[in-house]
Amino acid sequence: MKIGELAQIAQCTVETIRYYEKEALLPAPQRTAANYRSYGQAHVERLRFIRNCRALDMTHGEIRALLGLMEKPQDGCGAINHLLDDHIGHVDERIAELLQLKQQLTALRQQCQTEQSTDACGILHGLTVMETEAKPKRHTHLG
Amino acid sequence: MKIGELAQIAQCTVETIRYYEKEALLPAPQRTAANYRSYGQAHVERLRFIRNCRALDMTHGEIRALLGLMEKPQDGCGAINHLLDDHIGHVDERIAELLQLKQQLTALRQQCQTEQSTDACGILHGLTVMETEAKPKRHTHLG
DNA sequence: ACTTGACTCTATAGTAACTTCAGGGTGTTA
DNA sequence: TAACACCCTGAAGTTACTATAGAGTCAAGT
Repeated sequence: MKIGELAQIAQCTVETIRYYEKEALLPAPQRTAANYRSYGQAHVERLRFIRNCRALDMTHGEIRALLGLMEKPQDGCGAINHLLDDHIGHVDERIAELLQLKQQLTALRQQCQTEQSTDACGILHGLTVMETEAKPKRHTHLG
Repeated sequence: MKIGELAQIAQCTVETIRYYEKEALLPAPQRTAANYRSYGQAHVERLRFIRNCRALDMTHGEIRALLGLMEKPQDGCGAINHLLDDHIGHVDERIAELLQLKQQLTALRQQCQTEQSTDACGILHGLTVMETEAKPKRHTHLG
């Protein structure tokens, strides 16, 4: 099948597919006489795997690691479990960060309920006097 | 004061400060005879404001908007409230996404509790057969 | 045969908010 | 005068794509 068809099956754009090929996540397929990429069932499965990982917010690095582990069945899936546990940890961390953020934002928002001059706006005041915290080093890639 | 001192006060790097200047978030300061940037109290406050906004995960666009509104006190702070409400909305949205993500990841993780060959690994199987969903368009910049 | 339209190709640049690097100048201390 | 910490500029790298330009391919319609 051609790249457009594959894109439709995998719910992504053709540009994304070409990008994955350049990134070596997806192996380069055969070409037709007209130099069109020609995909088979193996490509469909591999791309679906990648897209599913991305839907779970894994990085290309994590996906590459999983794909590598997949090729060595004898190594067992301990490493896979580990990778997934780590990733769940990232998600947990980010959720905690965002909850704290929301609390700060909500507190800030409380400081101005009225339509006054911005000179007296409690929000602007809060943003100016707040103790700036050094951004904690991210252990996660989740924004 | 010189850039290094300012960076320490504001808990950021000197590169970040120079970047903000290039982005016009922070006004260009005076220079010493040796062409070193020379900052005053106004810069400290402005930079703290920016860093506090960033600590709350606002984009440069949102910060620029706030800084603009700050200069027009007579416009009142309705727009500021609105901007903050929107931002809180973004955070809420992202939290909801991540909670759903975590559920999916946890379910996936359940599929392999043992140390078996990866051929039989339920996680890899799950990632291959999962229904790929088209990524919903983001309304938020929070990753 | 010719044209239109939908598809494909490559290569390059843009996105956000920085970080890193290369190559050089300044200022204080020993 | 040499070492060392600090400052300067400009360009490139980061992530996972998205967008654009310019050109080739193919099937259907006139």
